[in-house]
Amino acid sequence: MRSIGDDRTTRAIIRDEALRLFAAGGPETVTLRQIAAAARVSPGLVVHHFGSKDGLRKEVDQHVLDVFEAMLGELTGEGGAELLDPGAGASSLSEAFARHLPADSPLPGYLRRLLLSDTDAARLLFRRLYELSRAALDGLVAAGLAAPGRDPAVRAAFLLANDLALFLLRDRLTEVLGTDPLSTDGMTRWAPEMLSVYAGGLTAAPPQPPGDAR
Amino acid sequence: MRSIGDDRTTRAIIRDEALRLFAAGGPETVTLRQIAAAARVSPGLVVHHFGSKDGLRKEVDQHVLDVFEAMLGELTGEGGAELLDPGAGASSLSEAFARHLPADSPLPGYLRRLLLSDTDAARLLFRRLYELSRAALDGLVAAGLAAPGRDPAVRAAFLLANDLALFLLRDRLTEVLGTDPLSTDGMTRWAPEMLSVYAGGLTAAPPQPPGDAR
DNA sequence: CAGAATACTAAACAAACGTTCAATGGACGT
DNA sequence: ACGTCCATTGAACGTTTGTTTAGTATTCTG
Repeated sequence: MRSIGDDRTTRAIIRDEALRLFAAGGPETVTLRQIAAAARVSPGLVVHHFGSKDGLRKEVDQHVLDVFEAMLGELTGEGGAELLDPGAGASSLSEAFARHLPADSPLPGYLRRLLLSDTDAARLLFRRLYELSRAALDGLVAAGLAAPGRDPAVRAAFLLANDLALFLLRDRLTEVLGTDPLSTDGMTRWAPEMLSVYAGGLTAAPPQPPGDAR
Repeated sequence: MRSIGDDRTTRAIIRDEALRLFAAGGPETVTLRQIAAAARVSPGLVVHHFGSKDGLRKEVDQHVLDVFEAMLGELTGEGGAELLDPGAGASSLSEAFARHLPADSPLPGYLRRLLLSDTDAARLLFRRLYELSRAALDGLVAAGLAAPGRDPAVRAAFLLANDLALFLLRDRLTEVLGTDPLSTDGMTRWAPEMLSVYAGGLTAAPPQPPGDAR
């Protein structure tokens, strides 16, 4: 897929194409020959660069985690514990993702598979997210924006799971809602509803627009 | 795996073993020979009974959906829209699941894979669940237990996604919490936290136990 | 510019895959 | 008892899989 102006090395092209195909169908369903064809190289070259298919998979895994970690660094660097903060700009992991990634990025799909796979990488990633969620909840509590609840560990897990659900069920939600909840449009529908429940529960009346004369 | 007292037909045994293996690793990673070995039959017999591996997969799919639908029928039959009702016995789909299925049932795992797969069965199942969620929300609104929110479609989707998150992330949550949230013990930790947020948002003080003198 | 290292391809490899097929054995109706 | 059906097996089939190998370009290095 190397077009004019594409200065990636062949190795990077193979990695990126593998990432794209893995995200779509999972590493098991994708063959080395498919990857080689997508990158317009011979199957042998893939092995030459990555040792084996599993070596390629591991490198793609690491690459995705690196990109993700870099994005996380940007977010927490921007302004402390604004993650999961209803008042701040990015009100959820999913929203931060949607903002920092192109709409057609294979990364969300890949992370979805990674997160649900029974691997150490998945366990590590989730634990990382969980600790982030706990820290965010602690921040909210300190700021008086939330109560720790009876079981803070469960509350943080609850918030994280809800956040990730958007991610995992993205395609299904897009079908029933008619809007991709991870797109800009979808976020403007999803976020207020989510924040409303988090702010006052299911029974709370929706906040009236300031100019409403009724 | 046919032991004494096992009156299942060989056909049913193969189906059940396939279900178990599919749930664990996905249909693509499981070979006909593995299924045959688990059921203690020859690979040829599997094809003889189900036509092909894909035929077996389809039959397992349908079987799982049938069992699931039967369980759903029991639930909605018990007492109207008690699903998602914070006051009723079963406060969520996940809890209902946990109550009606043995702890080591492969069905949750299989449904997880099915729900995330890009198939018509997945779309149909999710749409079914979504409409159930909408009906449940309508019931709550009619009973004065919830507000429809600004965008009822999104609110129902939000509640459903949160519910399913428990399902999809079960293993990961078990790791960080030390308790399987779909077990009886896990539910007693998870449900109160979830209901507390749904009742009054994140800021609400946890309901004090009646006899608390503080 | 020579030589060494690296990038890359085409062809072949053994293993494993889903599937087919002929043969066997027992169960059942007649 | 006989013939028919169905369950079941073991061995084979062709295909596809990941990988290896030998050989050819290309690029780097001194």
